[in-house]
Amino acid sequence: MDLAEASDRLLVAAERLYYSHGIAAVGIDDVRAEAGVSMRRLYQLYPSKEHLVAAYLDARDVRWRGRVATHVDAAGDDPEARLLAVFDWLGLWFAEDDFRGCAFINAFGEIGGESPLILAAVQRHKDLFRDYLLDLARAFPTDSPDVLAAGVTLLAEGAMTAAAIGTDPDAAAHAKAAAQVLLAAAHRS
Amino acid sequence: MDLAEASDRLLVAAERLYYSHGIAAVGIDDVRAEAGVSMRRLYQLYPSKEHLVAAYLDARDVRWRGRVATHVDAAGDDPEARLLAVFDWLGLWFAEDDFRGCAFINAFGEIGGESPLILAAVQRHKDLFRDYLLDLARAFPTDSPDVLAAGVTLLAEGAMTAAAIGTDPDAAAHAKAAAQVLLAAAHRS
DNA sequence: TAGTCTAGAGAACGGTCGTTCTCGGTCAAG
DNA sequence: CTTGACCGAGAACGACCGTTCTCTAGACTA
Repeated sequence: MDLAEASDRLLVAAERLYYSHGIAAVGIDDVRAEAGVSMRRLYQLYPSKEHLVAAYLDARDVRWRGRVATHVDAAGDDPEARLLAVFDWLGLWFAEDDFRGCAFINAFGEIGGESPLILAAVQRHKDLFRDYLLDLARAFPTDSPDVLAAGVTLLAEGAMTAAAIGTDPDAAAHAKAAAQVLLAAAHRS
Repeated sequence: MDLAEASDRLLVAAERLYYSHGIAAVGIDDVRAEAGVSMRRLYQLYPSKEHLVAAYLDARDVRWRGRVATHVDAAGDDPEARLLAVFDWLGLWFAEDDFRGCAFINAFGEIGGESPLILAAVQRHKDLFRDYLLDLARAFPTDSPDVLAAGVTLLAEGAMTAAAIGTDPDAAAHAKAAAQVLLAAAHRS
């Protein structure tokens, strides 16, 4: 097994274990065992657990945003339909068996600002997501895409936490309905 | 020192330490030392760390909702002003030096569903907060206070996580602006 | 005053975990 | 064939932490 394959297997195992059980609850050896990689290789690739976690978050960020974008693209070209498709996708995501909330919000809750490496990965992800929503908002006929994007972003974030904690089973639908109101109000008259 | 005072001091220390450093990062002995309480007393009052954490969350829930309600009441009787006052208070909270996000979202991220006791405390808090917003929405002249409350709740939750992670320095203002749009759209014509 | 109960201080225990070290084997170069 | 570099497997180490136990001193009671 070469370095690239070992790295892939580690990240796959890390994502499965860290996401479903939390970062602190999963030991380095659990990830190593599930990946079938030796300790030597692991520490060669990632010199500490912190590095492994940051790499897991970066990998998940790419996959997660890719899934959103795929669903949005399938919604066609209409800017309103594309923005609302984000919330439809959130609904599908929330309904998945292994849904356990936003991995990045969870990671922040666990590590907080104690690790600059992980905090940076979390912020990077959230920034990229917000930038993506801003792009979608810019395609919409409005005079203030920034304000629209800010509102839509907050609704999406709120839906993620509400769905994770389990206080609002229809969080995605509620967020979509509110987003529709924001879109209607922002529409250039 | 009697049991009541020991319990008070433990909860004060627990809130300060758990909120600012996270639950996993703070040992039982740290809380005990800061409270100036013996191990014996601590385990007499709270038979495990899990119980202590749940008690900390419950105590924080009461204080936190009390602070919101105080600020809302100071805004007067107008239903719209009262609902918007929630977001003004969020802005004040976010600006506090020791702000580190929503303690309950953080706790959920740390412990997830692994502890039914703590999960229940988190859900209780979120339910009570949403019920409070629903009460405020019911005072507003709208035909669908539930929908309005759901949207406002998601905006508030989203603002908390965005402010905590630090991706939106004006999260409270953005959430307030979006809430105003929802209020205007929900207003009975 | 003698006996008993209680509480505080903190040591001890058992387990976990991140990280490093050791050992034995394998393979390639000379 | 010999040597040496590398690697996987897993033991070992050191630190931490939740929980329990021990010891001692003081307070209350008969």
